[in-house]
Amino acid sequence: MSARDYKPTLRLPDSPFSMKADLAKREPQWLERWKSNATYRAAMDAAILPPFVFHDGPPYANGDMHYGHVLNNTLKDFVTRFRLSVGHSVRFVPGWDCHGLPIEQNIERKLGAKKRELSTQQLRALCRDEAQKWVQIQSEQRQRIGMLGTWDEPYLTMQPRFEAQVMRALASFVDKGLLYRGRKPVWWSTAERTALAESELEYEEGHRSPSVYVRFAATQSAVDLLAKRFPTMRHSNVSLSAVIWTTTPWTLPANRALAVNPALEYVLLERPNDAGLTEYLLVAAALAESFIKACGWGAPESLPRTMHGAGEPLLGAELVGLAFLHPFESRESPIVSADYVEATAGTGVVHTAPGHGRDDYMTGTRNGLVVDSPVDDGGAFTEELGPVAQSWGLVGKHVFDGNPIIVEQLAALGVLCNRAGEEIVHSYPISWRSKKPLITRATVQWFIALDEPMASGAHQGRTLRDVALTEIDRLAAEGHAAAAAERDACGWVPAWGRERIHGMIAARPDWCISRQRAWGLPIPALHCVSCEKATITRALIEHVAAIVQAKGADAWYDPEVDVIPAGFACEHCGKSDGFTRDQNILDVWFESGSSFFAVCSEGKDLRIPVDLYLEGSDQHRGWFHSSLLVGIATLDQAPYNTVVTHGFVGEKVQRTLPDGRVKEQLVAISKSVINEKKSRGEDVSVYDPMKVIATDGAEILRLWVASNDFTGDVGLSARGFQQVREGYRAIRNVLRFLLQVLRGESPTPIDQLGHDLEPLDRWALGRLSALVTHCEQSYRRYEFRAVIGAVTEFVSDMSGFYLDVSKDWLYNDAPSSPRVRSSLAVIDAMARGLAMVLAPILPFTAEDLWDHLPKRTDDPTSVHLCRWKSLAEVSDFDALAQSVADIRAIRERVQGALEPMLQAWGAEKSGATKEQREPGADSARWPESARIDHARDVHATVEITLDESSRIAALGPVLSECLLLGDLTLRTGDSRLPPVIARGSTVACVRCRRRLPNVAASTSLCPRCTHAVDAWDAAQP
RNA sequence: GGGCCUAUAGCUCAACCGGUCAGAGCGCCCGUCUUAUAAUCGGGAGGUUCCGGGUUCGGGUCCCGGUAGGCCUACCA
Repeated sequence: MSARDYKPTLRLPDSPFSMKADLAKREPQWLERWKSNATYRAAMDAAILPPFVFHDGPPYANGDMHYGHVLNNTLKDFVTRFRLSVGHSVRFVPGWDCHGLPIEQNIERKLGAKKRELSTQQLRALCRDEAQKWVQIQSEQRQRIGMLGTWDEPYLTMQPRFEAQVMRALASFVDKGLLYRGRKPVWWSTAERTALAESELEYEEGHRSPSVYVRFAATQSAVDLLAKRFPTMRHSNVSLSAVIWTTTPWTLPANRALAVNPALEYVLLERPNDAGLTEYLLVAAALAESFIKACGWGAPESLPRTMHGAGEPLLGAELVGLAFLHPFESRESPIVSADYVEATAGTGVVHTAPGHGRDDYMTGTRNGLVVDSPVDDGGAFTEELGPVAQSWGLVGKHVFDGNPIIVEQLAALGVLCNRAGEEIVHSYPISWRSKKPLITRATVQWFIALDEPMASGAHQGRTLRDVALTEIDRLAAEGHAAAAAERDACGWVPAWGRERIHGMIAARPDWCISRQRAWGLPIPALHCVSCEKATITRALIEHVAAIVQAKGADAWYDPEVDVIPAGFACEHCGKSDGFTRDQNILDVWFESGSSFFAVCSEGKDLRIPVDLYLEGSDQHRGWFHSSLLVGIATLDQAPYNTVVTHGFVGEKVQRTLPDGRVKEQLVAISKSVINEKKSRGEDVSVYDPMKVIATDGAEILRLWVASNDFTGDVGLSARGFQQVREGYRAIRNVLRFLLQVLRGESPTPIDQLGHDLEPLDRWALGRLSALVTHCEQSYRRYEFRAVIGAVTEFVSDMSGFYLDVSKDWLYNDAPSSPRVRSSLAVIDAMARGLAMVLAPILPFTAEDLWDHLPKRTDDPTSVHLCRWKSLAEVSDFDALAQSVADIRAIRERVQGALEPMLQAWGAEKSGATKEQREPGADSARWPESARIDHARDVHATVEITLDESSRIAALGPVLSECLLLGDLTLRTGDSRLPPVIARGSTVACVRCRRRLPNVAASTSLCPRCTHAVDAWDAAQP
């Protein structure tokens, strides 16, 4: 008689949800579906809470999406989706920064010489097209990673409406009396012919500059004073000079003073000069030796004698006011005092050209020095040079070409101490775009004053800097209060953001907001032809803003458009005709800093101040910083409530230190690095995010972001991605199993099942409930890593314990069995809970899960329309958790005893043929009773304590299932005694394969299976 | 040079106010089921918590000093 095949009577896992995610192919289909169903719009419309205003920091519209964007955009989308799901309306308006140097230079490079033939308007049109092109490309790339946003209505800094609003933001600075025009040294790029902002500088290591030591001869009065302090000094036939060191000889024509540190000691060096006479050189005592070496005077015949002041050392303070002579022009350079002079390099006497250095400028202002800067936009010397310098033919020469000429002339004049042509290697500022060295040059620029009392507004009388610092601290305080009260994170996230931006605001100079370029927003000021002064007023700005709003900023460059409002007059001379338009454009940071004002000040679901900014930590100096200043001008407060920052993406590279330790270094993913790898034949696919999307899917990138701690640096590696893929599979596999067990059937919802839930299911439900709560808190604190961590842990726990254990009845019981219905209700809740919790991070997978989930009538069509719902707590969860913990402890004891037997029999078995493995086969060395293939074959006898016994009572009925055993005998006694493991002596049920005492001889079925088969048979037609 | 930050198993991360043998997932090694199989389940190996001091009954956790790394910045004349 052949045994019946009971397999069809089992409730085995079954679902079309495939393990193969095929994300790269299927993600675009979901995107298309969400688009055509207007899912995002529907989610916003369903909002029940006030809007959550999340303002996008505009990426620069130039180049493809890189990993920095991936990190930033993905984090942003986690927030948008979570906030939507809890019921806020989140209108995320994606933006782009469109103006500025990089785009203008791209165009110029393409144009080459043709550039000169174009008008400003034509050039701007080309730039506009270029920016638009990249906006389009980046928009598609940002959407492809699953980012929600109003992509059909983005904001662009080159939109007329935006431009007009930026101008109005500028008017707020005018109102407060903070905008001024001044002549100040700024970093200047002679290649781009423009001033650069601090954020546009880079530093080049290993830059070579000339190094010159130059004599400034003393006037008679200086000689007289020094003679008093140095009694041994000779008076006749001597020369006396102060010596400076500089690496920018080209600034010497603009020298106006010599700076010394008042607290530093100075000495005279006595040596025979080249003409055989005695010369005295004034330098700082601490630097005398290095100076002598630098000049090559170390040889005995020329070694100078150091003279100290008689009695008391000669301090810099005593030198202040002494006059020395400019080395070639006929004028004096007085000695002035400056604290920043150090005894670390040079001579301790510092060449001061107020037109060519920020410190020099401040020193100059304090001492009433002339600020001259005889250099034009392109870096060529002008006729403002003194007569001697002009006679050297410097006019029209670039300053860096002027360097060798000046050095040569200094040598000819005999004022050079070291040899002409000597250089030093140091780091030097270069332009971020052209990589050409920069100069400091005094130019007329527009500035925003940080230390002027404000003329109007809520903070009238206080300075911009002061109010900004107060606002920074206010946000920090709110953040701390929220953390203490366990509310949603706000303020600076992470909290050290406060230190960063505070330090930067405290130390920054006035904000230079003008640039001398074409591709940007013009500064709407008018210059009076008769008095040559500039006027900018709110009325003028409002007038121009209205024109710009209607016609775009190009109108400023159109002579046909009248930009002068009625009744306009020069503020300085009162004339009402004869004006020219200012040719400066605004710093792009001013534009982006005004974006909250331009984008969020009006419109449905928008409001200022906004709730959230989320960008890389470089924006503490960039966007957060400029937005704060504009916020104070326009709103009298910070424009945001919360600022979240993330770190940077780089490849982790191992490096061996000299002491043998191995350290990791983060290397930016640059094109040159990738090409180098390519040439070595390495796999570089991981370095291009769009390529990763094309092969693995955006979901993998998103999970990668969520798996890393974004507050620091995020390392990128092929191995790291492999790990993320594995992590994804682990989650997906459990999701699949949940669906398989449900088999498309819709179980009774848990809230309707109530107390009919079995204890083990109540435990699992309690775990789920805790997971949902924990994830919600983590999302509210921007701790996405904790969400994934908790989900991974949960999923692994369910897979390894709860689901594994439940299989016994899920597979074998009759479908109507109460414990099957109980488990399915919880498994259904679990699938739904995981879909909800994962949706913000893995929107595609969550939707995939949702698509396959047995639906109820009130279920929305998309998981992204589901409202976040926390689950009721399980009242007896703590007791259940204790039971489960006890059971798992017992299980470990059993496993500990069982494992060696399984391993031994396994090893034996693998060495045997199939026939030898059959029960009763003679050749097998092991007795049948010792052959244990599986825990299910085992009858275990375990001793437990009385306490354990009472604590596990609730789960008593399913104890042997929880231990995954065939049969179990528990005895109260000494829990330290090892469990007794034996092959179950009884017959195994052919259907559920467990060795149980009462298996029917006729059918070889246990009672449970008999019942299940009967029920199955009865249900057959 | 300055400011801010970071440093825990091969990898990615945990560890509440300082307090039980520093945990998890992945990877690795051994074994297993064939009723989750592009799976599952069991077991195992892996850590001087960067280094050195200090405070403390007790330090991964606090303080000081180094080292390495990151971002930002600078008056290297």
